[in-house]
Amino acid sequence: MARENRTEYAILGLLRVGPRSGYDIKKVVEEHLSHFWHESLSHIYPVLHRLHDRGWVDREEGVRGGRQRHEYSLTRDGRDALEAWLAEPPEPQPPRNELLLKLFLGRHADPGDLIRHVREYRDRRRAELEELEGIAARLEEDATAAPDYPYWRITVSAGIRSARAAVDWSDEALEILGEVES
Amino acid sequence: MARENRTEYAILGLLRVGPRSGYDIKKVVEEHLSHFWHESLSHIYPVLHRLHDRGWVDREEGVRGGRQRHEYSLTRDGRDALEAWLAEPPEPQPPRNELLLKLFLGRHADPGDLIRHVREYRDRRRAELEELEGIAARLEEDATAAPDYPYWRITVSAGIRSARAAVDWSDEALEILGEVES
DNA sequence: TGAACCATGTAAGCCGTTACATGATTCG
DNA sequence: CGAATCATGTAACGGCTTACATGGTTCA
Repeated sequence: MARENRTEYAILGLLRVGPRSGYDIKKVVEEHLSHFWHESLSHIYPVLHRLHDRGWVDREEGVRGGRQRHEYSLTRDGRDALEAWLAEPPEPQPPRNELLLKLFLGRHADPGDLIRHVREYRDRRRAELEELEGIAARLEEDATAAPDYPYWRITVSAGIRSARAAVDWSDEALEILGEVES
Repeated sequence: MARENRTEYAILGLLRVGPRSGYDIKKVVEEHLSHFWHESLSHIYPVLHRLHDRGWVDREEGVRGGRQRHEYSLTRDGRDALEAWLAEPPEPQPPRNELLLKLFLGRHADPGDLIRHVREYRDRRRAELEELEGIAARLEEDATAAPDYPYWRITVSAGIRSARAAVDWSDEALEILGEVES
């Protein structure tokens, strides 16, 4: 089952909650899944068409505020496909970490550049960490009763732990690189 | 500078150390970069040809043990290109974590399946952690004097911290999922 | 002698991105 | 009135994977 289109299942998953337009899907991904998932709008539309052709989603053409708007909803087949996918173990993604590659080849680079790369990375991950901690706090405050709560908590925790490890590692790397430079 | 071929620079980087064949490159990636990088052999060959056409590598056709063998080495231009790439900040990869997506949609999945997914993941990351700790120990033992030592140490540490965080998170997730199930 | 490894490649094709194209509405 | 947002798409194409193809060598 390699080489499958993960966008299809991400879309199916979001439609599982309720009917949405392509534009909506993009916004949900950005607002709620952004720390572990990404979709580009131009890819969502053709996938939605394909899903429709396959009978996994229904399409309702409509208008909202004078603008055209196509709302998609899961069909029975779509729900089955989603559930089958959920039951399958996710296949591990082959890693490709550009920062680590550059660091691995660090001897042939300018130490100052490497330090800059790591600092940028650390700042990004630190910002992410703070954002996630805010999300976690809000989740604890007003969503503990939601049926999705345990699942959301798990994904937020993954982000927090990953970001924290990244920040700590960056500090260590910066220390080592500082010694190299001097 | 988006949409660039990272395989090109990975190859350039490995050739920086010394001349190698495509097959060699694949083996080096597997043996030394596997916890943060991946290349497939079928992709290496055409990229090598392209690099050759561009004048970034030289190609020496030869034979080793009766088998044909093409050895590539960096040209001056290739070295310059590599160094320019190393100086550029790595662009952050848009995240796509399938396991987290499935967990996020966990309410619509079978809890037992999710537990199995996380366990598999944890086992994989735990094995990785142990392997990396072994590598770290060996590095400390017999490579502290190598010029590459600080850089290798940094990348190994990244792997260890990431794997450790992943294992810890998995345990937490398993606990939460256990409560959900019962 | 057959499996594992060494060694190089081509072809097909999917996934996803970037760039391009269009047009309405809202709001400062 | 212009920028931001809502809203939907197509075209081109690059990156990488999978499958396929070939053939020599080593070693149990």
